Amino acid sequence: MLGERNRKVLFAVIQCYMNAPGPVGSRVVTKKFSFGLSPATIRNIMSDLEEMGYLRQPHTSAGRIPTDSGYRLYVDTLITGKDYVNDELLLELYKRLETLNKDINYFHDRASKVLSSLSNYIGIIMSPKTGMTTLNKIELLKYRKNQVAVILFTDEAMIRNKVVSIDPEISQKDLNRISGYINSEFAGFTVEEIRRIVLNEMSEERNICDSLISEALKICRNVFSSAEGDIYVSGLSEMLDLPDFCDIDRIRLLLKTIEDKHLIVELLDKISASDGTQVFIGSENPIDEMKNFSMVISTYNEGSKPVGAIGLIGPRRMNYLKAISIVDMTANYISNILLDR
Amino acid sequence: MLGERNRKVLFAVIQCYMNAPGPVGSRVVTKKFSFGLSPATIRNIMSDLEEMGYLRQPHTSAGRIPTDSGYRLYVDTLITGKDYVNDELLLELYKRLETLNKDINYFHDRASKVLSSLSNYIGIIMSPKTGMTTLNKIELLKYRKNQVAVILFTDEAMIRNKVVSIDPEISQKDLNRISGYINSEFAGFTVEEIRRIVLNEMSEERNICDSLISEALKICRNVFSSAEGDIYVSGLSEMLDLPDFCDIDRIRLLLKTIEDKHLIVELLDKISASDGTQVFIGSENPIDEMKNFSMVISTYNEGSKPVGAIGLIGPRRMNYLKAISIVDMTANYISNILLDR
DNA sequence: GTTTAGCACTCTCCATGTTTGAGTGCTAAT
DNA sequence: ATTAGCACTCAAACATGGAGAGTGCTAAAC
Repeated sequence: MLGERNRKVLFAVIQCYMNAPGPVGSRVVTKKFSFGLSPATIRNIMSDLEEMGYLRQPHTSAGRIPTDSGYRLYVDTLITGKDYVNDELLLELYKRLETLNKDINYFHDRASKVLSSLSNYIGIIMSPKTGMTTLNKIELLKYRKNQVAVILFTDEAMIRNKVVSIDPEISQKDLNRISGYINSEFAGFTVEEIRRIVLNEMSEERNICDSLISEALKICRNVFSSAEGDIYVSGLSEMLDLPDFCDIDRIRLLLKTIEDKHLIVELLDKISASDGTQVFIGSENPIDEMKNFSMVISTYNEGSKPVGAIGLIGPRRMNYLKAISIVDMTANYISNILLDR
Repeated sequence: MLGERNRKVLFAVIQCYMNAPGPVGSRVVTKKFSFGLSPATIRNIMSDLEEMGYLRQPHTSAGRIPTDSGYRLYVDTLITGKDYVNDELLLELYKRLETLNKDINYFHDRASKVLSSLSNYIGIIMSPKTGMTTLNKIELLKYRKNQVAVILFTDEAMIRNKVVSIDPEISQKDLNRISGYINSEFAGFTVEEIRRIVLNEMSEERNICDSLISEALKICRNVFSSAEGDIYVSGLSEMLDLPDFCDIDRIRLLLKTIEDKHLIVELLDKISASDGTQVFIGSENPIDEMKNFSMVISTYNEGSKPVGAIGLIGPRRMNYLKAISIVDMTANYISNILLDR
């Protein structure tokens, strides 16, 4: 069991390490925090903390660095404590979030910038995976010869469009009938559900008597093919200013992972199922390539259904309090925007 | 005046430097190329080339490195020579470009990936600046209370949508009349032109007698506000594998510039006016932050009008022949796709 | 006159010592 | 239980010294 004093020392080490990378020694701790204890005593305590697995020494005769379990303890305390970060940050955050409201069209872009610029970490935001969104209405507009523009209105306050090529030309009038059919059959279902239904219908091959319906199904199959959620990333360059990134290979690995996208999309997607803000510290990170980083992730909702995810990626020694506050509040804010519309 | 032999030596140095960074010495040149000359003679020639400003020495007793003017000479020769790169590359390029055709919706994303993965440099592609595109048709669809989805069909085979809030609710029927009005008035104009016209009309304040038209103008002003062209970047991580990027500050600077976007958008935008493939070598680069890199840029057209730009960003010692070939062909390919549709 | 061999010289790079300073662990005193 | 003192350790910074690659120059060869 961890005594109150030991815990305070652990958190002190974490504080120091947050401000500057590199092992933190006993003297520094006594100077920055007034425990009323001498360095020697602190040393003993730190030695104990190391035995318990909360701290580690990169090498003999160096200071200590918090381990992932040390951070875990810290973060758990933070979360149950509910101490939010200072008011200035919150004010600044609100000021920036307000601009989100102005033009919902670019809100992904904006939101990721807000996340990153305020935290100096990498901000990511995942638009709803198309499969998860609910179809509100569909419109088919003839575009050019053999091409139809499909406008997808979703419940999630988003519009997607896609151009579909069709083989025999169809008149706008017929297109209207088709969209009418799709709307009456499928409105209210999620895209993923529609996809499954359509595939079933088609395999049973019985509806082909009505050529319009068969055409409608063809279009559906094309439009409702599962598409990956898109992610928006920003703040890479700010992040490189942190002293942690003196190592070039780390940058490389990080960039590759982020550019690859699908690993992150997968993760965020999994997260979307659950609720609330989650923190992955170093080795806890489900993505192998990210085991040198920490992530703070949350979901944003439409009503009560989570439809997208936002998050921050930072160094393991990131300012968790700040990061959690930012992510948490931004997620809530976005949820509110979506609700009010 | 530069003799034939000297020129050959210069190009030889460029070749060597392309394959591996670091000064190239006289011995290496004689070994890799059979000039039938001894290192000593090559040294003399290189010394002459240095005097002429085509080569430079990082320090005494090191080999030579091509200067920007050296590269300029080389590239100019390439371009007038029209020797394209080998057939394998072209085949590979065509194979990848084919997939562009399949789904025009994601073609930006795809095209930038093709550019970067084939060259190992950074691929960029700029979608047409909205202002430059020509309005083909507009559709207004009622979305929610007080919200209208505006679907913009452009001549450039692209569809854009935007959600606009309007104050007094308008029925779909009226929306149809409005879109009919806009279509009849403005189809065929570029977005920028429309914007200017609308601003004029509004300032004259005389049309407000017809409230529908005034409403139409309001929507126009909102929709046709000039929006920046979007750029898609890919290949950052591959680029980092090049030995040139041992220096962390270069990476930082490059990333910042790219993430900033607007400098690049501006440049590409200026380029769009002119035609053909352009090469910026090192210090020739109009963007200060990029004076350590080279760019190969071209435009793609809809018919004869340039509507977007693509390009490659690489180290100064990039393989210009390959880069120019890739950019050139990709631009042509895209132009053809847009034409055939 | 052009080309080349030979040689002295220069400069980077790498590996190897050396020093310095921060920090610990232990022991003995408080 | 805490602390002062001291010996010990290790990384990072700095210095030293070839080794190697490459040049420039000169004098000889073609």
